[in-house]
Amino acid sequence: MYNKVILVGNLTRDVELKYTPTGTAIAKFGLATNRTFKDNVTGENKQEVMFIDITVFGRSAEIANQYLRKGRKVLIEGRLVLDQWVDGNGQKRSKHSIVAEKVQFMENKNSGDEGGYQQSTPSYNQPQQPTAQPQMQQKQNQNNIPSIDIDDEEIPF
Amino acid sequence: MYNKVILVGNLTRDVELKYTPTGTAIAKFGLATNRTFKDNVTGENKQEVMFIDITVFGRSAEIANQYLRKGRKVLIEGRLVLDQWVDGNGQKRSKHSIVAEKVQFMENKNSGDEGGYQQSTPSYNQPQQPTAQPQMQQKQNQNNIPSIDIDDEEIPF
Amino acid sequence: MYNKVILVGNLTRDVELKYTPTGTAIAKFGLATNRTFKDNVTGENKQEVMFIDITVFGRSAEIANQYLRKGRKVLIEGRLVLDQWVDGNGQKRSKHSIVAEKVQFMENKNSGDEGGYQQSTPSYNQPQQPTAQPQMQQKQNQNNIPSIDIDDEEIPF
Amino acid sequence: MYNKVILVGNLTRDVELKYTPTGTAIAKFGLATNRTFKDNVTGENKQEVMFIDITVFGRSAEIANQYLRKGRKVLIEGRLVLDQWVDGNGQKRSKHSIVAEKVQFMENKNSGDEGGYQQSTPSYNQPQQPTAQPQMQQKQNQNNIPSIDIDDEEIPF
DNA sequence: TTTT
DNA sequence: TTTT
Repeated sequence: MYNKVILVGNLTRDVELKYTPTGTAIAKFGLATNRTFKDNVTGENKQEVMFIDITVFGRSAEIANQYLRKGRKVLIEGRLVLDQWVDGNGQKRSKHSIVAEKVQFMENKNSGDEGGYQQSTPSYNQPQQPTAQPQMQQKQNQNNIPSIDIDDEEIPF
Repeated sequence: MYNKVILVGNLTRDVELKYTPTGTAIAKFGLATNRTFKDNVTGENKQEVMFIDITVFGRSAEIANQYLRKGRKVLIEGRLVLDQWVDGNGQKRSKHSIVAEKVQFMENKNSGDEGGYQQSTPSYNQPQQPTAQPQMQQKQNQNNIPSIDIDDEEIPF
Repeated sequence: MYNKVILVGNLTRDVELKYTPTGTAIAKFGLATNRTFKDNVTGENKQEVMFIDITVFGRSAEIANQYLRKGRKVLIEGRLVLDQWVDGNGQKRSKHSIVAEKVQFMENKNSGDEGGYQQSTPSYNQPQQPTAQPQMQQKQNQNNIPSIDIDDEEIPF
Repeated sequence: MYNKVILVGNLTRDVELKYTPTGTAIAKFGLATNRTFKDNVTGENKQEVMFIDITVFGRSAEIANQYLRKGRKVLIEGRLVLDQWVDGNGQKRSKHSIVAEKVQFMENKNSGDEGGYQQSTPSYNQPQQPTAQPQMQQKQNQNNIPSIDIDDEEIPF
């Protein structure tokens, strides 16, 4: 059964980083994704916002915590999850969120207020794989966008 | 801003079909998507379920209503939306759901109890597009899985 | 059978616009997508480029032609196709390309040489759909990224 | 830069398994994905086929080799790559293929000729992650479809 | 509220 | 080179 979500949006709050008792990092933040559309009756441009909470695990959580701030634009790839619990009044509650397997920073040059944000950092991309045929490599990446890929192995439960 | 969800799952209830005052069909149903994983501590196979509500508009809503039943397996492509409202006690409430732009029936031969489910129906696939080069077409599709693609134009608001 | 490709990349050449005898617009352009990765043996950052041709049909082809130029960054959603033909020497040839169903301009402010590129243009987003519950709409979109969605109905063959 | 391909299709040949000098498994096979559509002029149902080569690395390559056979239906998630080389006549050649990061077997009960194909094998799903709230786990997975997720760490170059 |  |  396949479960894939791909979102581009802006962080609605700074990353919160925690650790599990076993030492796994867990980063959480909010994301807002806007959809602009033309109202078919009035003809006006309208906007609809979708807010959702994102969770990232492991080393990627630490990288997210290091590089992301409220307002930043990211591409998120992950899966939809439904958390279910019983609240204080004995009521069943549930809430959808996303467990991100990939967080990719979208360039957003000099748009934030954090000044010293360094985009040309070491890359966190997937390790490469061999290719059967020679690959003529092109010029170097100018605007290096760090990308986080989850190494599931580091999640110990 | 990009917002894409792709899910394979089973309907948790029959399709409910309604019409807006302007005549647009709206189909709603529930979907359950399972994820199986091995617990890293206990080593057991576990399963986690994600339930979510799906909405389909237009002619596709009518096709979904015609072909889908509780238990059926489908692939859904659409976007995440967040519905927000104020409940009877003046509390802000919100809930995620999916607006499906594509509903593709996954073959599930002789798995249901509804017997007469007819899979070899007219195709509702996307109209084709020209291809620059000749395409030698193959033999006819044997197990025709109807696929629903939304024609946004028929949604009048 | 599902066939979905989602790419973010840069145009490698300007859009070429043609019309079929029946009047359907066809836009073609090239796309380059870079992947940066760390070489596991040498530890160097490397880059691998994937080039592919993109075809867009209908009104979206005209919009792409109007707004896109070589170098622009776009998000493409579509399907992989394989064109097969016989070349002048009677050899079978084939080539993969993408038929784009959605082309979304990624903001790339003052990065091109075309100066007057106007991003705050009318939106070409999908028509909206009704939502069951009231949606408190937020502030207007500041940096309106036009998004092209294909209306298959206008493709007459 | 994002590069994602999701395909459902059938293997066009058995898996070929090789090992690199450093011991990394590499599985290769062909995939065919069909699209059915109604010809807008003639009204006929037509079919268009897209063939593409798939490469899988690491332990997943071995699992693919163990469970997949020509004709089997799979869901593939990965990225498009372009291999470029110079042929024997000094001509530049290139070819697109897919490096699969996930291979998910689609049930295809009693459709093959290989009889003893065993679907209820140990699961190769992603390791689980903690969830913030208690998750009432459901009954065990009945028709366990093995899913392969790549552990990039095992790819040594 | 839940499917396989 | 091709699968259902």
